[in-house]
Amino acid sequence: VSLAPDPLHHTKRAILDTAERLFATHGFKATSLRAITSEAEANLGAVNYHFSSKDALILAVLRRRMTPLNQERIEILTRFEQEADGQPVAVEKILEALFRPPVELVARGNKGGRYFVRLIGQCLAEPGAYLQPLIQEEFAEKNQKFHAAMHRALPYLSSEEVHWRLHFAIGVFLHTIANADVLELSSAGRCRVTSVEGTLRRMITFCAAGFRAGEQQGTQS
Amino acid sequence: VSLAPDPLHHTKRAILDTAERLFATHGFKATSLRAITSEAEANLGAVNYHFSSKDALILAVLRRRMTPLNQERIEILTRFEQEADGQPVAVEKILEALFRPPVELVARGNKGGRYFVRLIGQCLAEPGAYLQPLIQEEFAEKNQKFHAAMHRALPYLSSEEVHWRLHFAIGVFLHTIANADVLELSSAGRCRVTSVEGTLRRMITFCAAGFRAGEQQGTQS
DNA sequence: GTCTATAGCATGATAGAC
DNA sequence: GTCTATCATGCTATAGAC
Repeated sequence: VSLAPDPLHHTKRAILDTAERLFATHGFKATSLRAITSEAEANLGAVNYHFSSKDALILAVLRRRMTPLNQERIEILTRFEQEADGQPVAVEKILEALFRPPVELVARGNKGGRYFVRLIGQCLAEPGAYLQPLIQEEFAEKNQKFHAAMHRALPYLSSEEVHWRLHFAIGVFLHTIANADVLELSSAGRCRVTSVEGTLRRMITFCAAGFRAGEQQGTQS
Repeated sequence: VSLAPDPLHHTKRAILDTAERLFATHGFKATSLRAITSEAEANLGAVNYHFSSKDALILAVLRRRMTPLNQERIEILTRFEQEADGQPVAVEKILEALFRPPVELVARGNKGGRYFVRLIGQCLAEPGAYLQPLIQEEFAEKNQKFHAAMHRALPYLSSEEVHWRLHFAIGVFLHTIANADVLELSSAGRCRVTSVEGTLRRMITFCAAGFRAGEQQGTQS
């Protein structure tokens, strides 16, 4: 996941980085422009010059990571589909294409990847909903492609059921990454989301089994 | 899930109800005391009289639902354990004890149950973290009991792995309930979280299979 | 492009009459 | 317990010097 290719102004980039971190750490409304600009060693006026309002700033923060992230997911899935050569892609592979980019973004840890995923969770939970439309728009293609792939892999599931289970899988992934500290606390420090491969394997194992459950649909009431 | 038994003052209760709704709808920091008191038809001073600060108000809002909800979960699990008469409780039953109280709270829909679950998601995602300790404290007993039950049901899983998968299951449940509208959007309105039993069955089927996955641990890289 | 200063407003909390 | 009035503070956004 590479960031925008433009040679971003130093201050503009610093503001984006700092805003990402502070938004994720303290919440959107709770983060003042003053806090951002002072930590970014920029001027208070700069944020209204480069972006034009606080609302536009958070959209910029989100878009910067979200777009390349979803592109990467789709690229991986497409590669798997080419390798499969007409056959359906295995459930595990589809899940890997879905999970790996964000997990690596978080684990790579350089700068604010970690903060970004927290932000996504916040955007869904926090309503404000200035950004809910953006999210929908930005995720539409990804959702459609992954639904199609999963439906092909599990043709005995109804389309609705695939939607439900994709929703479940997203829940697994979001809560695991965004609230990793809760896991660490409730396990008294014994479980940590440090290893990319370990975390991926655990999530994929869990979700793949979930997707394959009840092959003839609804055995238990 | 019954609320506090005290004959709550009318205004105090109205403030709690309204605050719950507004906090969940617009976020904590974004909701002003003025908005709460005006909608609750109470006085601005009342919130500082009954609770003593805005921070204390949100704690009160959370505690009011969280405590009875976790009690109910533990009661159901305990009942299942008595019925099992020494045998381990089935994975599906444990998950039902975990999921049913909040799902019913949401679906029952009278007043603010729906809002409450959104709040929980927000509390985890939103950091502020005045309430992260409260959450830990309030959930400690629940976490420990459900971990023990699940470990008994799936003795071939390591204790760590049980922690991970419980974390995954919570993710499924939280995202399903709190962000039900995302599911509705991405499925073009074909999936809705209306039926309690339907939602429960789907979540339990998915998670039970996830818990039972890879009985000898980690077959795939 | 960057910075300072400030306008204009909303907020949380309090003091004191009733 | 309830209400009004008010304080002090913090905020976003803008105008204008450099």
